[in-house]
Amino acid sequence: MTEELAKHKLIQYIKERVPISENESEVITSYFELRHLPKKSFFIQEGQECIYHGFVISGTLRVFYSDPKGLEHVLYFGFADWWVGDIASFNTHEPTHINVQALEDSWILTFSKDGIEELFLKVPILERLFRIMAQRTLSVLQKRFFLTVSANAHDRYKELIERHPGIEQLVPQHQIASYLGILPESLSRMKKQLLHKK
Amino acid sequence: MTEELAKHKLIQYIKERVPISENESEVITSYFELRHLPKKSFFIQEGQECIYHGFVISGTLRVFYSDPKGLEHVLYFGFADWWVGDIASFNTHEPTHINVQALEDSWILTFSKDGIEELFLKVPILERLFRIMAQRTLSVLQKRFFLTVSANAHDRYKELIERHPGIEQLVPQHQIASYLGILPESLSRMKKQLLHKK
DNA sequence: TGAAAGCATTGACCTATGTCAAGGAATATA
DNA sequence: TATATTCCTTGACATAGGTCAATGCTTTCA
Repeated sequence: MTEELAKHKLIQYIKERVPISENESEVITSYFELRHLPKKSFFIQEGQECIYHGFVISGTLRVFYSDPKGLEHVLYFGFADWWVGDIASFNTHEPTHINVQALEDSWILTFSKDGIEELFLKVPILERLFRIMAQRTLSVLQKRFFLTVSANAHDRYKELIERHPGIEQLVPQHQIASYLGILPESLSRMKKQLLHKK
Repeated sequence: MTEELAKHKLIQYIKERVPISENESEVITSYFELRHLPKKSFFIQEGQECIYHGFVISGTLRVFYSDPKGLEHVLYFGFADWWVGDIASFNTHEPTHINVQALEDSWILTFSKDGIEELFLKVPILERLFRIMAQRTLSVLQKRFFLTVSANAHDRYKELIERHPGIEQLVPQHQIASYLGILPESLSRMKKQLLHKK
């Protein structure tokens, strides 16, 4: 992975969403830094102040929360073209409660809190991009929330598989259980039941 | 409630968040309309395309989702200074899945999809306001999600009461149960247990 | 290549919360 | 003020998913 290729991917992503000039592209990329995340390494860890945000170029990350009992709850998996970070901590400067970890060797482009504020002044249309992104993310999370409170684990599993075919090849099963909000034992039993029903 | 007072409240709200000129205030308020919602009436109903958004001036609303079994799940209660609407449907033009209903006589200021897009061009700093609002909402929903998946109904109830003292005087108990993701029977039993433990 | 660590599966049992049904209290409406 | 709704409580029972423990299968890495 080269810096140049990564930045090209970022600009592609942005150009599909808001119009920017060649000059603005230059300015934008100057605020991003390429970072390699070896498998199992953390981009963000709970307890830290989260002053960086990342745009996934390649690889797979998991974004999760460790509850007081020590159980981990996956909020989402980050693949190419996704953003990872904690907006809450990013804005309030308080320590974050989430973790972002690479499930395999990954590459991300990062920007800092101070950087993006400066960049918003230089390229104001990014304010629009980030509004739209936040609103999209909000819609997605709202849907996830409603599914979590209204459907059982069985149906949530089917929904995930349909929405994301092939995810079982990318992510270990206990991480999928964590995403679904159940224990690995329960997922294992569920899959057995599904086989018998067919 | 007068139109003038309502619009004054809106401008106050905005001025606490981003700088705007007197002239911009005028422009902004011209895009909003005051609307009275009698108790039990709906501002938004599932199945409709959701082209309006509302800013609550007074009263109490509930924002909820009806699942396929017919159970209702409250996403949040809207009090003064809150926004109500469905960003997903607002953006995609698809029919919304949520409902917004007045729990008591309420007043809201509404704006339309087309209106806000025009307004963003005239007062670009609103783009920033809406980005910040969307990001805040996202943080709040993320926290609610993690609480829902990691704490039992008992602890979720205590968290709600602490975060929102007096809510039990404002909202009927079965609505609170719906917010917590349990049935009214379960909440009733829980409260009995809490009394015995003291 | 072989030990260690991590992962998936299975079993027996447990618990929080749902389900269904009934009666009583509170609130709204005529 | 009477009556109809809606809301709250309680009971008996059901069930999805959690808990704990054991076993074998992979993957990792020295």
